[in-house]
Amino acid sequence: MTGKEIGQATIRDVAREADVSVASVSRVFNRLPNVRPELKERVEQAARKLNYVPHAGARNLSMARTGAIGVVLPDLHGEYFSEMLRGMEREAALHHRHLLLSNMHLDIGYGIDALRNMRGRVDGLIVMAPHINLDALFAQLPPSIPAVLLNCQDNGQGRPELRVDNVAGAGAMVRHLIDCGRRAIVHVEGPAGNVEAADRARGYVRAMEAAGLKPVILPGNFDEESGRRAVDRLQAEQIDVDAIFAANDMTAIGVMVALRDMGVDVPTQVAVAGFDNIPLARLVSPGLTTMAVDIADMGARGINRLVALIDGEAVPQMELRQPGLIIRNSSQLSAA
Amino acid sequence: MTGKEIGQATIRDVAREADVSVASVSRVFNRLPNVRPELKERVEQAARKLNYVPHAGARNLSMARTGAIGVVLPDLHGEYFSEMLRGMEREAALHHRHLLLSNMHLDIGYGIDALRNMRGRVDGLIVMAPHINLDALFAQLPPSIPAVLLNCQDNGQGRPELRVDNVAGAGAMVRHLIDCGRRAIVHVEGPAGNVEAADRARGYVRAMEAAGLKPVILPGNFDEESGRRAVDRLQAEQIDVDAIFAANDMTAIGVMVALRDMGVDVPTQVAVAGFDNIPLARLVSPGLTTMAVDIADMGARGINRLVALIDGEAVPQMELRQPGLIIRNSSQLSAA
DNA sequence: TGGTTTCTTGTAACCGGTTACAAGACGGCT
DNA sequence: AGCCGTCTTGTAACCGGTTACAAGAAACCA
Repeated sequence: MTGKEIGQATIRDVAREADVSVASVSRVFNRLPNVRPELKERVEQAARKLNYVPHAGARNLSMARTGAIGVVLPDLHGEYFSEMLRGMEREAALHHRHLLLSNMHLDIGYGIDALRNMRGRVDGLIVMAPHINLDALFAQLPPSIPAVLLNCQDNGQGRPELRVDNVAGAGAMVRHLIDCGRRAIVHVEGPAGNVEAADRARGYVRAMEAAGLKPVILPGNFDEESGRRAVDRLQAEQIDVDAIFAANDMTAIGVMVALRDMGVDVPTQVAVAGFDNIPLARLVSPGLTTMAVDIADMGARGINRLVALIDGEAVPQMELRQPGLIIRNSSQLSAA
Repeated sequence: MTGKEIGQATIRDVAREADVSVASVSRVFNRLPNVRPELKERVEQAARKLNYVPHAGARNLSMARTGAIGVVLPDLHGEYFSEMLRGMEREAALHHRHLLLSNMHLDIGYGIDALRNMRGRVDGLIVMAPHINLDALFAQLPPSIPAVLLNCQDNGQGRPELRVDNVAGAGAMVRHLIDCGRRAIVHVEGPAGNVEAADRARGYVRAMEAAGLKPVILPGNFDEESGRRAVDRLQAEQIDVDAIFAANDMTAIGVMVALRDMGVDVPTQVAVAGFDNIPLARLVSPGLTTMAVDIADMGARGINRLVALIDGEAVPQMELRQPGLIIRNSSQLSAA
C-alpha cells in the first residue's frame, strides 16, 4: 500500500517483485524458449499481481518497429472511403497491424506536417491523394519510409502504386450507354485537379469521339449536390440529353434525385450511370448502373503490398486494376 | 557519401553537424524561446541538410504522451460506423490527435489483447462495444488509462459514458406509427446480446402495450439481409402487419427491398421505419422514416470528452442523448 | 576428476528523444 | 573592480522496453 499508486508497473517493477532480472521478464513476455518453468511462473505471478501491461511505445522504440500503418486520406466523407478503410482494416488485422488515421483535409501544408509526424509512429504509409501532387509531399519526407500509393498522380518517386484504370472504365461505360441506344450522353465531371476525375473525363471524351458523338461535360464535385446542380443546368440551358454519366456514384445519385423531383423517368427518358459501385448504388431505386471497383479489396491489396514492402520483400511497381461494368435499372430496364 | 546511407538522421547527428548539443536541437525543434537566433539558424540548416525528421516514438516515450487516441469498434461495416469515425476524426484533428483503429471483431479474447496492446500507444480509449460485457474487458486493463464509453452496457467501472436513449426513441417511433393509423406494428430486432438492440426492443414493447396493442418481434441482425428474411417470414407465416419498425436503418432497408420485390407498396400497404438516420436513409425511395441520432456528432463528443479526461479536466459521468424523429415517405406520404 | 558443451540468467548498453541542473557569458549596478 | 541577475548552452539522467555478451550452473563424457 505504500508503493506508488500512480502510474503503471514497469518491467523493472515486475523484475524486482519476482526477484529476477529485467531480461528474464522480457524473455517471459516474448515467449522465448530458454526460460526455466519455475522462473517463468514466478514472473507471471508477479506480473499478475502488479497488473503489468507491457508498454508498446518503449517496445517499438527499442525494436525500431511499431506495428502500425499510417493511412493518409483526403477526406472521410462518403462510402468510398469508409469501404476502403474497411478493407484495409481487415487486411491489417490479419497481419497484426493497427491503422493510424491521418486526414489530409485538402490542405497540402497540413498534409506535409501530418506525414512528418508519422515518422517513428508507423512502419509505413498508405497514401491516397488523387488531388495532390505528391512530389511536394514526399520531398519533405525521408525517402526510406515505405509507402504504397493508391490512385495518386503518377509520381511519388518510384513507390509501388495501385490504380484503377479509370480511362478504360469510363470508355466501357460510354459504350454500354451507346449500346442501350443513347446518343446524347452528358458527363458530369469530378473536382478539378483530381487525377481520377480527369482520367474518367478523358475516357469519356475518347469513347464519345470514337463513336462519332459530341462530348458534353458539366462541372461537378464528386458529391450529391453537384449532381443535382448539373441537372438544374441541363434544364436551364435546354441541353439535349438521353443519358447522364456521372464521374462517381454519389454524383449519379444526386442526378437521379434531381430527375425524380423533376418528374423525368429513369431510365426511359434519361439513363443514369455512375462509377465506383459503392454499396448504396445497389440500394437506390432504380438501381444504379456503375463501374465496380471493389474498393474494399483495393484497400486490402494496398495494405498487403505495404506489409510486404515493410518486410523487405519485392513488390510489383504498379498494378492497374480493371473495373467491371455493373448493369442495373438506371440504364436498362431489363436488368435485375 | 561515406556516412550511413541507411537509417534516418537522429537528433545527435544533427547536433554533431551543427556543432551544438542535443538539448539545443531539441529546443529549436520545440520552438523554445531561449535559443540564440544564430544557433537556431545553424541547427535548422543542419537539419535540412540531413533531412532530419524527429522520431515521434522516442518523443512519446520520454514525454509519456502519444497524441493518439485508440478507437475500439466491434466492426467497420456499414455507414453507422463510418459516420461515427468521421465525426471522431474531425474532432481529433482539431485537438491535434490521431486515431488508432482497433477492430474488436466480435471476439472478446481478441478484444482484450487488442486493448492491452494499446498501452503506450495511445493516451486514451474510445470504446464502442454494445455487444460485450465490459467488466471482463476492463478487468484486464490498468484502471488508470482514460476511456470514454459509447453505447455500452452499463458497467465499465465508472468511466464516462455517452449514450442514445434507445428506449425513448423506440417508443416515440411506435407512437408515430400509431398516429399514422397503424395497429399491426411488427418489430425486427437487432442481434442478441446487443444492448442497443435490447433497449430498442424494450421501448417498442412498452409503447405497444401502453397503446393496448400486441407486440410482435421477429429476429434480426442489424443488416440488410435480416430485414429481407423478416419479410419472408411475415409472408410465410401470414402474419397480419401494416407497419414494420426495424431495429436499425440497414434492416429497414432490407425490409423495403423485400417488400418492393414482393410488390407490396410502401407506405400505403405497409409502413416502414428504421433507427439511426444513416445518410443512406434519405436517399432510398421512398425515403426512410427513422430516429436521428447524429452519429458523427456523437463520435465527436466522445473524442471531446476523452481529450478533456486525458488533460485531467472534470467530465460528466454520463450523457443520455435524445434521438429525434425524422418523418419521410416510408411511413407517411405527405412527408417530404 | 576435469574439461567441454549446453542451458539459464544477469548486467549494461542501446533505441531517440526530453529536461533538470549546472555552468558559462554577458550586461548593469554600486 | 566586484557582485548579481538573466540568458544561453551543455552534460547526463531518464522514459521502458530489447538484446549482445558474459558468467555461472548443470549435464555429459572420457
